[in-house]
Amino acid sequence: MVELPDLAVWIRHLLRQIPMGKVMTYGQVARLMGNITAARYIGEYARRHDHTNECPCHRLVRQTGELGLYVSGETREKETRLRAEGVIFKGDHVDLKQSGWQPDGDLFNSPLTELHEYQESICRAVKTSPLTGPIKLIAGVDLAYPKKGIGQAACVILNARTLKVEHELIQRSSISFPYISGYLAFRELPLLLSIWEELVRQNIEPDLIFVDGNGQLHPRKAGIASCLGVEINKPTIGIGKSLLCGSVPKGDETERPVLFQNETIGMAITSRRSQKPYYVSVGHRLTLAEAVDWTHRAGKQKKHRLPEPIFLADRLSRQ
DNA sequence: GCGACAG
DNA sequence: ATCTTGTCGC
Repeated sequence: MVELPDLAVWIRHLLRQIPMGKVMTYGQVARLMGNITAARYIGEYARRHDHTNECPCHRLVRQTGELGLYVSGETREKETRLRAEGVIFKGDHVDLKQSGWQPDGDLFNSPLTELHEYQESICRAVKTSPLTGPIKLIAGVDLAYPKKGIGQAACVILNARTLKVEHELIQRSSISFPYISGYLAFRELPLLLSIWEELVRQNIEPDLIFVDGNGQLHPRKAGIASCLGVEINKPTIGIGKSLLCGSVPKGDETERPVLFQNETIGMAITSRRSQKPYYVSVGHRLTLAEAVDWTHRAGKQKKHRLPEPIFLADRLSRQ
């Protein structure tokens, strides 16, 4: 795994550069960080970070000039502070033409751009050749968040033929990296790797792992299932409960391809249990057809919408 | 106004 | 992901 940047420290550093009387938009900050998709995280940061009275977070606003939420969701104090600093308003909106600000040059590194390099290396390392060797044990892994900043990972090991549960494992740890769409692995992979180490210590090695989250079904073809598979060199399957990227042709087929940039990166599966599909993709070391096939085998009881290993890991992680 | 985003 | 009451369906 790569060294994780401290995004909160990075934002704090940037905020200190915004001159009094000026503002930046959430999206501008996100772009500087390396990806516009982080804009929601910036907005989230604006209202939930460790705030002090000297904190200049009121200088973050929406692209429209609307103020957006201030610490703890309030807005009045934000407007008061901005007006006191001389920020120009048009009605209740900030006039971005006059009061918008951008740092000049590239004085800032882009922490997410560095993470893209890791994702590209994962993408290159993924193998989509057929499974080798027998599949006797399968696993499902997932995380829950029992408290803010604390993650709990669960791993359920099943007999691949009977689907009987043979082992259960839980591990808890603090989580510092935020959730940003497209960067889930940097939030959840460390704990998954840690639980994997514990499996190895106990001499339990599943032959195939279902991961709650996508594999190749990812804007850079490097979702968390692929990251885990490459890191531990095991076959993995990604299972997403909603669509991250790409498009699915309309129709009533139970299996429909997920198309992205002219290739099939996953399969939308509609089990008879629910109208809402879930999305299967290759994590590592198997073909998409095999991933779909194993997903069906692992859901043969048809008791739940999702394959059994994912359903069980999800439930266990919340305990 | 909408699109528009795993967990 | 989490926050939450009743409610619908098997």
